[in-house]
Amino acid sequence: MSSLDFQRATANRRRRRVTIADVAAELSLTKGTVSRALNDYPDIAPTTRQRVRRVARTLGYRPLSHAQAIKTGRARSLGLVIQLSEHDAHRPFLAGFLAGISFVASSESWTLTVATADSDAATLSTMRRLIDEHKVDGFILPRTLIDDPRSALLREQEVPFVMFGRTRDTTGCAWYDIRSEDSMADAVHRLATLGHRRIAFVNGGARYQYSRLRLDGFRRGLARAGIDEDPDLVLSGALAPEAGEAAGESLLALPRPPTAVVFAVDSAALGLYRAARRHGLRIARHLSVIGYDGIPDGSHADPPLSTYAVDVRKAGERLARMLIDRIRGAEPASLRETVPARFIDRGSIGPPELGTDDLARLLGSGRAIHQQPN
Amino acid sequence: MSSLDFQRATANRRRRRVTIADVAAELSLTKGTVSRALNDYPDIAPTTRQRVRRVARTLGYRPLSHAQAIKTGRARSLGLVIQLSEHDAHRPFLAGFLAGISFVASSESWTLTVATADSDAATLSTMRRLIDEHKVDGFILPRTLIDDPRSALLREQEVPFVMFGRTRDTTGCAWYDIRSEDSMADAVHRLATLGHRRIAFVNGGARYQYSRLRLDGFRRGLARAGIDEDPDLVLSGALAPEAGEAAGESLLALPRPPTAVVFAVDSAALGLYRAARRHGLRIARHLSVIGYDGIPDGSHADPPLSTYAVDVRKAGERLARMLIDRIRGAEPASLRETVPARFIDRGSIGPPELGTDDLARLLGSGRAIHQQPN
DNA sequence: ATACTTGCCGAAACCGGTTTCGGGTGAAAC
DNA sequence: GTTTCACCCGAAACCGGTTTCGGCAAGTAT
Repeated sequence: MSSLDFQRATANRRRRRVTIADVAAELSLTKGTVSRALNDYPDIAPTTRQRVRRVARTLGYRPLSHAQAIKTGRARSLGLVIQLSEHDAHRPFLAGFLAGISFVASSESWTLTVATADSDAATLSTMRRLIDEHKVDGFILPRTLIDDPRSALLREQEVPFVMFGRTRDTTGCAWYDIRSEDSMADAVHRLATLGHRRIAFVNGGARYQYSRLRLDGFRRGLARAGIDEDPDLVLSGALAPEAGEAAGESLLALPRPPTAVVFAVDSAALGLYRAARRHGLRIARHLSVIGYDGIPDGSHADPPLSTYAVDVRKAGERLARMLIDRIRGAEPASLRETVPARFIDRGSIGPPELGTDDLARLLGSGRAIHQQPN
Repeated sequence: MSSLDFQRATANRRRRRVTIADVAAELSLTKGTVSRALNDYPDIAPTTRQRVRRVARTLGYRPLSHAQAIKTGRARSLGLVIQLSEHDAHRPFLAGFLAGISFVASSESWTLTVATADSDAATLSTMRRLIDEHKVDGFILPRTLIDDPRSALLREQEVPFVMFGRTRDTTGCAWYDIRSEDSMADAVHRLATLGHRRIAFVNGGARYQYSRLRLDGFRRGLARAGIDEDPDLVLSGALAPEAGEAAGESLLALPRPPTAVVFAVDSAALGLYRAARRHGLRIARHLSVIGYDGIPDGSHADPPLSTYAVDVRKAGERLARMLIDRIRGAEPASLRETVPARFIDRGSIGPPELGTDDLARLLGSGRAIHQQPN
C-alpha cells in the first residue's frame, strides 16, 4: 500500500501520467498481462483480471488513446464534416445535433472531431485528410444527397460511416432518418380535413434526398384526399426565408392562389409570413401554413408556425451509437432506422375563411392599393 | 524509380499507409535521419533534407499523428467544450465559430475536437478527460465568466488555452474579444443624438464578464450624453426572447417608461418586439431598440433590428491561430487582442415621436383597452 | 508413473514515429 | 603528417500501449 501511495504521489508531483507499466509494477506483473486483463482476453485468470482492474482504478490509470491507436488503428474518434455554404438551414440544429453525438461519444470515452467545408470538393478532401492521418474511425454524414459522393469515397476507402438521411444507392449504407415524407402526407391530410382544396407545396433543395421523399409524401397526401395535383402549386428550391418569400409571392400571384401552403423547410415557411403581411393577409385565417423542422424561430413568429418537430439531439445520439457499432464490426444493413416527426400545432393553420376566388379578388385589390403608394 | 512505383502500387493495393520506414528504405537512409530531415534538425545536410522532402512528397507520406503524439505529447488537436444548458444564445453563432476554428486548424493539419456539456461541472470533467487522454493540446474557452473555473483548471494542469472574452484574473491568459462595451456606449450616444433622454438598458447573464463590461459601457454612454442613470431603467438577466419580453413589459409598466432600450443581447431584444406589439407600440416610432450580436433573426424582424454585428467566423480563426501559437510556446501576454463590433442600422431606432409622459398615457389607455377583453 | 492437455502468464516483438548518442569522414589547424 | 573539430548520419533506445509466442505448472488421460 505504501508503494501504491508512493506511485500516486509521484504521478501527481511530477505530473506524469500513470502508464500501464506503473500498474504492472504495482502488481508485479508485465505490461502485456495487464493489457490483456483490461481488454478481456480469455487467457487471463478471473482473479487476476479483477486485481488488475482494481489497481488500475485506484491508480487512476487511463490508457493513452494514441498509444493504443498506433497498434490497433483505432483513434476512438467520430468524424463529422459540416458543409456550410449554400444555405444555413441546418444551423439551428447544429448545437443539439452535436450535443447528441458528443453525449454518446463521451459515454464510451470516444471523442468527436469536427471540421467544416464550403464545397463538395472541400468536404471530400477534408475527409480524405482525416482518413489519411487516421484521425477518425468513421464518419457521420449529415444532409445526404440523392447521389452522395461522400459514400462513394468511404466505401472505396473502406471507412465506416452512417448517414443522417437516406440516399439512392443503399449498398453498404447504415442510416438514421426521420420519415418526413409521412409528415408531408399528414400535413396535406390535415389541411384537406379542414376544408382546403388548393394546397401548395414548396420544396427544399433538389439535390437532397429528403426533397424527393417529401414531394412523394405530399403527392401521397393529395391522392388520399382525392385532390388532383396542380403543377402551378408545386415549387422547390426554398431553403431560407428569402426564397420562401419569393415562392410565396409567386403563389399569391396565381389566378387561383392556394388557401394553404405546405413547406418542406421551416425557415422558408417564415418567408411566406412576410409575403402574406405585405399583401394584408392573415396567416391561418386567409392562408394556412405548415412547415417542417421545428426550428425555434417558428414559435416566435406571429402566429407561431405549425410544424413537424425533429428531435435532432436524439438523432445525434442514435447516429453516434450506430457509428460506434459499425466501427466495431456490425453489419450496415442491421443499422437502419427511421422514426416519425412530431406534429406541433401552434396555430398557423385553420379552416379556409375565403375560397381561392375570393382570395384572388382580395389580393387583386390589395395589390392595386399597395402599388399606388409606391 | 521502379522501386518507387512499386512502393506506391503496394501501398495502394494493400491499403497500407506509407510509413517513415518506406521513405527511409527508398532513400537508403534510416528512419531517424528521415525524421530529423522532415523536422528541420540542424544536423542534416541541406541536400539530404531536400531529397527526403521530395521523396516523401512523391510517395505521399504523411506522418501518423498518433505515432508522433506518443513521443512528443502533441495530439495536433484543438479542444472546444460547448456548454448548452441555460440558454441558447450562442447557437446562432456556433456554425460560423466552428468554421473559423476549423479553417485555421485544417490549414495547419490540426483538428478540432468538440464536446458538449450541460453544466459547469460537466464541462470541467469533460475537459479533464480530454486532458488525461491527451486528446487535445489546448482549449478555446467560449463564453468567459467573470470568475471562470475553467481557467483555474487549465492553469493548474498547465494546459494552454485562449479565451473568447476577457475575465477578471488575467494571469496567464490569452484572449480575443469584441469591445462590446464600446458598442454599448456608442448605442447610448446614437440614441441621445436622436433626442432620447430616457434610455433603458437590459443586460445579459450576471456571471458573464461581458455583462459587466457592457453595463460599464452603457454608463459611459450616459455620462457622455450628460444623462443621470435611473436605476429603474437598468435590468439584467435577459438572454432569450422570453426574458427580453418580460423585461420589456416591466419597463413599459413604469410611470415614466423609456423611449429607447439598449439590449446587451439580440435575442432578448426580439422579445421586446412582442411586448411592444401587444401594447400597440411601433418599434422605432414609439420605441427605439438597439441590440447586440448581429444574429440573422434580427434582420427578419419587423422592423429589422439595429444591432452591432460580431464576426464570429473571424473570431474563431483568430482564436485558433492564437491557440496554436500558444501551444507552440508563445507567451500568453503577447496573445491578447480586442476588436470593435460593427454597427448595422436596420431601422429599429429613430427620433422619439412621443415623450415619456405621452408614452405613459398611451400605454395607460392601451392597457385599459387591452385588459377589458380578458 | 508418464504423456498430453489446459490454463495462465512472462518475454519479446511490434506499431510508427522521435530523440539521444556516438562514430566515421573530410577539411582545417598545428 | 598528425591532431582537431565540425559536419552528417547510423544505431539504438524510447514513447505507451497491443499482440504473438512459448513455457511452466497443474490437472487429466493413459
